Amino acid sequence: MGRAPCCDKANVKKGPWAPEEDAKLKEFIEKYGTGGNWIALPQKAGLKRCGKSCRLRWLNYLRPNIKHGEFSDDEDRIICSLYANIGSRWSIIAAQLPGRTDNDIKNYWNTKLKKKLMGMVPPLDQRKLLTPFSTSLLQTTTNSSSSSFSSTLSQLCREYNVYNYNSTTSPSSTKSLITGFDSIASSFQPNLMFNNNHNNIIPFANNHHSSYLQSGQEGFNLINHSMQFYPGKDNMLMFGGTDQASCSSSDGSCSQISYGGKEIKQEMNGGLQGFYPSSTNGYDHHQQESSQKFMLDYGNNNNNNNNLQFSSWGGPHHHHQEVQKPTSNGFGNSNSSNTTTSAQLQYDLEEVKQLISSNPNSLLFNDENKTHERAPPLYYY
DNA sequence: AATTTTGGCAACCGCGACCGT
DNA sequence: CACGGTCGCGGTTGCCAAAAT
Repeated sequence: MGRAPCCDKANVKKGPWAPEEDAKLKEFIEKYGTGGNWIALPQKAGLKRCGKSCRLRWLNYLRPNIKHGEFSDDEDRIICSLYANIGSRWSIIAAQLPGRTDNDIKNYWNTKLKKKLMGMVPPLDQRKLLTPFSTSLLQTTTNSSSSSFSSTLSQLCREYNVYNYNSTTSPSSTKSLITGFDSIASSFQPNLMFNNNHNNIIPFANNHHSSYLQSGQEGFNLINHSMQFYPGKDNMLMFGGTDQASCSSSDGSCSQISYGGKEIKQEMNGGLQGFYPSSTNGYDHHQQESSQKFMLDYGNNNNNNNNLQFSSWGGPHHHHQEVQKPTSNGFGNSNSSNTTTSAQLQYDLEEVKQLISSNPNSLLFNDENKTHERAPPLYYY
């Protein structure tokens, strides 16, 4: 026995909505609301439509403050970040972009953004010119079939130093690129780090926790200075202009995924020693040539604020938490970043390679890992 | 200019999760 | 706890317009 239809299929209209239908639906909902029952709504509103169709029309088109038209670079960034972290969970992604609907974002991704990103993957012969960081990763990626987009995206992200941290292991070495994350990892696994010079948010997500690291003036950057593509400023992945306002959730306009802010604070306080502050904004093209070192950078530091600012949303109010930047870099070097203009520190290639290759499998860049659980509850502020 | 192909987008559909009884 | 109704998500379809041939 099949499932009972949600409405009388024979007597409902399908296809594009007429302006009169739109007006009817809009008027009804503005007057009476949805009543929490979409199935019954069309009849009450005098519409020969399925309740689901009404719901969709309202959510995707008629409800107030729907944003149509071009997506901004910041929106691109957020979509890419989240897609890389959580896959095609469009409703969650949409929740981070006020005025955008999941359908909109899904269509945008499928028709434009995906292609845009694909176009950024350098040709194979050029990839060989990339850093050892990249090439070491490519050893695990180029030989395998890249038939699915997710693997291509995964590769793309790797090449652009979009850093997928998938560690459940304890730090093997203090000279670890990911030392700073190791103590965070158990509850808090950053899977992607985009340039964060412009108050962008950096999403973090794993199966258990989702939150955002948000920068003020400060932020993380993981920079590969030998990257030969899109080297604007110190962006890892550029989407054009950089001056637009980003979707900063601190203005309350965005909904946020809320989990475990306390945990983040505790863990972050103890776990940042692997990161290096830098007040430089520079992209050192000369370093492209050597291609043997890697750098972590706190980003576009035009001030001497030596704190990283984290925002977490663990309850009805969100809290900004400030975490001290490390004063030691964990590599045996002292860090005098407070006043320097450039405290870029470099990492031994082999160590990086080792670390990366010990983590060959990306958890969340792979659609196969997508859970079919319903999205976690979102808290709107 | 006519036809075909492609791209973009709105809408549909099926299914799993949620919720009330 | 079980069940049925409803919601919401994400994949897919289909239409239309623009671009290409």
